[in-house]
Amino acid sequence: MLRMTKQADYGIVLMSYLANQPERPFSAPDLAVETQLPLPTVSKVLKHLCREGLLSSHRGVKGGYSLSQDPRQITVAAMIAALDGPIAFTECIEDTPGSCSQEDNCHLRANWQRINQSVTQALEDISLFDLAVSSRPPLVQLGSVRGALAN
Amino acid sequence: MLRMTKQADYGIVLMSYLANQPERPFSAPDLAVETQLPLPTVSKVLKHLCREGLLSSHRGVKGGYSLSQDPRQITVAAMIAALDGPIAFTECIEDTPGSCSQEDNCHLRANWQRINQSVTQALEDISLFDLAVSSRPPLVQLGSVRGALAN
DNA sequence: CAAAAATAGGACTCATTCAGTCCTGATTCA
DNA sequence: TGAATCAGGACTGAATGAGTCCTATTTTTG
Repeated sequence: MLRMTKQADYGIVLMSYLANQPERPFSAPDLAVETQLPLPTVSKVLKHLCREGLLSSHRGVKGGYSLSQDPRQITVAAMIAALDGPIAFTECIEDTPGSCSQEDNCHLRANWQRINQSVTQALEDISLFDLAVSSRPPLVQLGSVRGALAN
Repeated sequence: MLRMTKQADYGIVLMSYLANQPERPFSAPDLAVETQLPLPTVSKVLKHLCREGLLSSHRGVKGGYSLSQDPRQITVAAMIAALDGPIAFTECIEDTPGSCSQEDNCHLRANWQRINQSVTQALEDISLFDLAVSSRPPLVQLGSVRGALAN
């Protein structure tokens, strides 16, 4: 175990796709087709990412979603946090004070924060750009692709 | 989110306690009292840790549990893996081939493995000894405690 | 040898959370 | 004005986690 949710998984797949096609926005139906993921769920995830500020949306007939920042500045940690909430290995890291019966005599808390920090750091060290570059599928029309990527 | 289960949480609390009292084994009821955790759950977790080889058990009237290895050699990663299963951020890391509909054209898999490896490494870099040392509560009888810790 | 105390293993229930779908409204463009 | 799209939330069913309990088996002690 120790797994992130499918929402975060899907979200990163979608963001990676967008990072590889920066020239135009994509609608939810388009992205569902491209990623072979169910449309309602794709739609839900995109809306969520938009609300969290990682995507920009545009309504209307020619609307769709696009990245709101440079892929180099979006970390894996940020994407997971946007969809799954703050990265908190244990309850006591996230919850409001008083929720843990052992609060007064818990000497492990500082350690949890350390562990949490380690993991967060690991996830912050990887950007969407890193993911997208190596997930970019091999393409036939290399010429046009190179042109697109030059942006 | 991105949280380990309470089982793992409890397990680490229990292991930390044992690491600080290496001179003798403790029974499940004793540990439940000391850690202020519910006995049935404590018992379940201890059995689990024992089956996974992190604890040694001894049955009978004077029985109980004790660490089976030096705390320096037990990593946080190992304890979490023992109780929550292998650290696998996404399904596709853990599952049997064929379970992911996108297996053929998923270009993210290698990236997930990288991310997973980062996090695993972060958790392997912290030992039970590290946790126990800083979670050891301040004690009044410093003399006797020093003696016990000298083991 | 018998009783008590402890672990071993698993079955079981309940609550929570996740995954996924659907509906209604607001916005934009042709 | 109508079609396409996003926005937001309600809702259901499935999966999983948390926790309890019961019945062996083992070991020590009197």
